[in-house]
Amino acid sequence: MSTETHEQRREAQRDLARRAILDATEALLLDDGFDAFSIRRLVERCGYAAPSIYHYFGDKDGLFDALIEERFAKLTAQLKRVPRGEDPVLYIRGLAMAFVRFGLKSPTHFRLLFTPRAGDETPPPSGEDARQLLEVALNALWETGRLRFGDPRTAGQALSVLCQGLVWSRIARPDHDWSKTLNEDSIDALLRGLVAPDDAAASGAGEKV
Amino acid sequence: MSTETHEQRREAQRDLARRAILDATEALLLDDGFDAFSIRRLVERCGYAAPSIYHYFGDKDGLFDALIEERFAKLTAQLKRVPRGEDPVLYIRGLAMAFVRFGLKSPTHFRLLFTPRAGDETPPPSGEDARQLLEVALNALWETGRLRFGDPRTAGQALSVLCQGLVWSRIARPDHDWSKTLNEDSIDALLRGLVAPDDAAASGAGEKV
DNA sequence: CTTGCCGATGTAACGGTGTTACCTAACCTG
DNA sequence: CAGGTTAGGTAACACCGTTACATCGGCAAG
Repeated sequence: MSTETHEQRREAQRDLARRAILDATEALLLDDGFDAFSIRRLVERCGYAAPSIYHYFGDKDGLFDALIEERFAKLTAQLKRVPRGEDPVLYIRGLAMAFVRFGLKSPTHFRLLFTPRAGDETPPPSGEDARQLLEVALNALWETGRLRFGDPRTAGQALSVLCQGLVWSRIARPDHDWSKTLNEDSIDALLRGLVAPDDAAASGAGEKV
Repeated sequence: MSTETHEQRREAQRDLARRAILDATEALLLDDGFDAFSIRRLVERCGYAAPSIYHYFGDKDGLFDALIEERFAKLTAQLKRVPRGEDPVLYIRGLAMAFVRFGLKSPTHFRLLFTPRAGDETPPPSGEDARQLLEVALNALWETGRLRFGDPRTAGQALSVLCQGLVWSRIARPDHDWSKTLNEDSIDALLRGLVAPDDAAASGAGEKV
């Protein structure tokens, strides 16, 4: 009994330390940018010594993974706040725009989430939730029969690829003279190409190839 | 006179050293990947000592920049080999596909060319040639009046953004279960959305709003 | 109460990185 | 032949991620 409360207390302490380290990581990342980050500067900032960080996160990548997990959760939350509405196309458009907004608002986070991991295997973090959101939206659209593809998965990948491209390109060349309407226009164009116009919906509604 | 030939000889020597270093850089990059690259391993491999590299290229970034310049030239050459044909839409499609093929064939190079530069200013290398190729193609399309946008620049950016997204996404998640037809399908979809169908060409041909 | 264990933390080091201060040797120019 | 410019090497600096090792703390069992 006293055992358990003690275990709990220790766990609380653990979480506290992890939180402090993660917060310092995030702050340092946002203040000085992705490339300026280093464990040693983190150590200076968070008060803990280096081995503590390795104790809790095992690795620099492990540390980043923990942060990535949190940020992906935030992204998913942000996407879930997009109103579903009636028109699945508009909903999908909303999701795409929200994703791009997220990426452009904090490029540092975006880079953290979407840079190719080095040589290590750990395939995806839990960014799957966000992806799944888009997937169900496209399945809904598919149900209406207005999708011009054999499968909604391809359409979803096309859209998410475009969105990632939008963010990446702007991060890579922030000073380029980007079209002001690029986000809306490109997403709308792709959607126009993916989705049959409304009046054609009825004709294609049943025949799933 | 003997002066000049000597200057030439020295320059030749210079170029020889630069070539050797650049070749070793490229080989090391291709053999061991982007993340495993280091000046010291390059030094081991190319025979020259570290200061020589700094003498010739000033910087690790300078070294990469020199390589980038060359690879961009190669990319542009590859794009120029795309047959122009009669239909500007098909030509543009060909350009896009060629770009994606280039990126997927050697992800290491693609990463070298398109990763966001660190904090340094040097905005773009000479990747402009490739971009310009797409630009003129879209201007040609614009001339036909089939473009659905106010300006061809936006359309070009949309397309290049999609292509970069295609490559980036696959590099970032090579093991993901990507749709086999994603490249063609997404490019075609975007083009469908950008371009009015052929029969509508005449009606919009003159009014460049 | 003592002994022992285990987890949290710190000190100091190891090997690797980009970079540079300094020296040397070669070469053309005067 | 003297002198400056240049290519090249040796050795160091400062930083990086990481880890052996020591220390201290608190709880459990004896």
